[in-house]
Amino acid sequence: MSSSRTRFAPSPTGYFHVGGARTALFSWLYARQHGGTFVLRLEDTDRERSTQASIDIILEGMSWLGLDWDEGPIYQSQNLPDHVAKAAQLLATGAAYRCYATPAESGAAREAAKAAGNPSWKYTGPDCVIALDEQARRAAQGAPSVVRFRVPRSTGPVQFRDLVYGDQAIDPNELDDFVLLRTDGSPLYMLSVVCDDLLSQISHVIRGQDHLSNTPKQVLLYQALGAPVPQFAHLPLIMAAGGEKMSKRKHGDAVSVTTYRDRGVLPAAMVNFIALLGWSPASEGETREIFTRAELIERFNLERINRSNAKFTFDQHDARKWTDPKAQAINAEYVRTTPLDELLPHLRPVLLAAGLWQDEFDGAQRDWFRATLELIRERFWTLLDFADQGRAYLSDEFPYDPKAVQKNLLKEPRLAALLPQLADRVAGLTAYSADTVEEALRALAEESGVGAGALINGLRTAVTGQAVGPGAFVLCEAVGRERVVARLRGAPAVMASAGA
RNA sequence: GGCCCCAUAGUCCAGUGGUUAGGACGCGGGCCUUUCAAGCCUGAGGCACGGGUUCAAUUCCCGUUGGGGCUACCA
Repeated sequence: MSSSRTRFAPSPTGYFHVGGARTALFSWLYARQHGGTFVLRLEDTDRERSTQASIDIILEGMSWLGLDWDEGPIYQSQNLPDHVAKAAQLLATGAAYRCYATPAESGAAREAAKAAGNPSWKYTGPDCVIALDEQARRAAQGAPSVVRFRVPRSTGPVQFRDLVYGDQAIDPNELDDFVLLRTDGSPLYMLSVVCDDLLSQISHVIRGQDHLSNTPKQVLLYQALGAPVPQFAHLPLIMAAGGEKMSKRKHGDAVSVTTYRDRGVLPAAMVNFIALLGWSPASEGETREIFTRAELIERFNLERINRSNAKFTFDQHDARKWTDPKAQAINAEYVRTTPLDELLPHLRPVLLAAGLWQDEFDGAQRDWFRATLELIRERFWTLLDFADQGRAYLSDEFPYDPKAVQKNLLKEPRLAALLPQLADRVAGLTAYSADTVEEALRALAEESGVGAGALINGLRTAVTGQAVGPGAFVLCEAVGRERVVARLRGAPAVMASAGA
C-alpha cells in the first residue's frame, strides 16, 4: 500500500487551528502507517485573506508538531492555470457550460422560488433562470459569463463511500449547477481542490466533516474529468465548550496551535491529546491513553474514528482552564516523565528566554542540573513551570509568592529570628544533606517550642519563594548549602518588606 | 427553510441483543506528608425522549427532541 497519498490543505488566512492540526495529524498518521506520502498544500487563493505570516505560522506549527511532509508546500495559487484548463476541458466535453445569468438574477430566482413555496430551489440547467436566446444575445454583446458545472440529473444519486461516515447517496437535484469559473475567469474552490488533489494523485482525502456535504459535487467533478475518485474520510468536528465552532475571535487563544507551544506544552503531548479527539486506539481492552508517536502510527486506523463531534472544554477567563483540562493533564504527564534527553531540547529555549540558562548546566553542573530537574518536575504541568515555580532552584533571582510569604512566614513572627538561627546551624553542619538539615531543624523546633511544621514551611518559602514544591529537605539538597544559608538569613528582610 | 450528519456521566473515549455499562480528565471524600495542581485509596455521576422488533433493548428499526455541517461568482 505504498501508493497511499494523503494531504493537508489549510488556507493560510490566520492562525493554525487545533482542528486543523488534528486533521493534519490524522492524514500524517495514515500516510506514515502505510508507508505513503504526505503532501502539504497551502490553499492561498483567497488573495484578500491569505498572508505570508499565516503561511509561516502553519509551517512552524507543523514542524513543531513533528508532522513532516514529503511533498510541498504546494501553493494552490500556482496551479491556477491547470484549474482553468480543466474547466476548459469540461466546457469542451459538455460537462460544463457558460452561463450569462448575473448573481442578482440567480439570487432573485432563488428568492422567488422560496417565496413560492419551493425552499430547495437549485440552479438546474442553462436556461433555468435566463432563457437561452437571451443568453445568446448577451454573449454576442460580449457580456461577462461564468462557467457552471452541468450536474447530471438523470443518472441517479451521486454515490460514494466515506471511510468514516459510510455509504452516501445524494439526489443530484439537491445540487446546484455550481460555478466553476467566476466572471473574471478565476477558478472556485470546488474546482481547485479536485484539480489539486488530482495533480498530487491524492488517494485518501482526509478532512473535516464540514466538507462532507460538498463531496458529492467533487465526486461528480472527478467523474466528469474522467479521473479516479479518491477515498474520502471525513473527521468529526472539534467544537467549543458552548457547542459552536471554535474560532479564535470568539474563543481566544486555546484555538491556536501556537498558543500551546508558547504556553509550554510539549508537542508529543499535544499530538497525543489531539489524536484521542474523535479516535480511539482501543483494542483488546486497552485503557491506556498515553501513546508515543510510534505507537500512534502503528495503531491508527480510519475505522475507529467516531462520527460525533467533540467538545473542547476550556474557559478563557480562568487561568487554570486556559485549555481543555485533559490536555493539561496529558501534558503534565509528559512534562514529568519524558526522558530528560528528549525534554531538554524543548526546555532549553524556555530557560534561555527566561534568562535562566547557564552553559554549566551542560558542563560542570550537568549532574546537579539534571537531578534538580527530575526533582522539581514531579509536580509541574508545563515547560513554563520550570521558569517560574522552578526559578529559585536555578537562579538567585526569584520572586517570593505573596501568598506563600503570608501563609508560611508572616503567620509565625518568631520565624524572623529562628530562620537565621537555622541558617547558622545549617552552616555549621559537618555533613550537609536532607537528613542533617532535617535533624538540625527538628532540634531547633524542639528547643524553641515552635512547631516543626511551621519551621519547615518557613524554610520552604524562604528558600524557594513558594508554598508548594518538593519535600523541604530534599529541596535543600538541590538548592545547595550556600544558597540555603543565605536565603534563610535573608528571611527577616523578606518578612519585613512583605509585612510593611 | 431544504439536504446531510450526529446522540453512552460535566468533558474525551470504550462497550454489549441478557454486563455490577468500563477507562481517562474533572469533581467530592479519605490516607500520607512539612506543603500540593504530587502520590495512594475511595465516592458521586451516564445509555436524550417516545414508539416499535424481540423472551429480552443502552445495543436493531421508526419518529421526536437536541446538537452540528452544508446550502455563495469564500476557502
